[in-house]
Amino acid sequence: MTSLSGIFAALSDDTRRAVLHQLKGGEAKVSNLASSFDMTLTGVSNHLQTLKNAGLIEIEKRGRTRYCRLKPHTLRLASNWFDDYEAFWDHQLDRIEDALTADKDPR
Amino acid sequence: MTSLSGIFAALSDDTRRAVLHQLKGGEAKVSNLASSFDMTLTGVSNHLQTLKNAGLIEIEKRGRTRYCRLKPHTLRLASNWFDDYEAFWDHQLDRIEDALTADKDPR
DNA sequence: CATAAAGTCAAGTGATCACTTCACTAAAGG
DNA sequence: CCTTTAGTGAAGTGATCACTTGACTTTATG
Repeated sequence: MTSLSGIFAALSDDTRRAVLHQLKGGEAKVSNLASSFDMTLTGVSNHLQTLKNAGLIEIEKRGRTRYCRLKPHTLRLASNWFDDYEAFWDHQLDRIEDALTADKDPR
Repeated sequence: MTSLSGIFAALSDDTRRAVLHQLKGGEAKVSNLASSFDMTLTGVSNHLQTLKNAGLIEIEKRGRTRYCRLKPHTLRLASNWFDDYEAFWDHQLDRIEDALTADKDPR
């Protein structure tokens, strides 16, 4: 389940975005991540499963601890969705510029 | 309610992303958008309210019809959230290169 | 071996979601 | 004025969500 809908749904939660933010600093233990939040370990674990299902992180077990790591590829995939719109908003700016130009020099 | 969470939540639905896609072609009537989906007009109207609350579109009433338009600024806001991670995923590529080099010449 | 540490799993709860139907308002057109 | 068109509002339903507690599994440590 690495659909766009799944990715955006995973990103639509403050806790989960905060986890991703923390993982920018490198891999982290589940319990370590959990200590940042006012929530049970189980609660955080649920969020991590959501992120994993969305393909945004991977969880590796070493000994009795789990280490979480970002999967940048999926982030990129989501980010790419906006590319089409970038073109659009540049267009908008152009039109605003055109309008300003037209106002300044209306002949 | 133009929070990142609200924006991503709004984007986490196929129907709503399809609406945004259609609006890239310019403004459109509610009923016009609705005709594309196998759903009641009320259903589509709900989705449009969600997009509006997220700040992703605006709805203007002219006569008895409503016209929907993209709000590129909000799209951009969401897009910008990924910028931090772009730096990270470039970094990852570097580390992979480093690892490859290390493997080749490990002494 | 006994205990602690790291975490998941299962089940339950209240909230929110997507979608529907039915009733309603507001603007045009005959 | 009467009807149609365009759409929203309210209420209800089944599904999913965020979070909890309590029991369980696995690995390390005294």
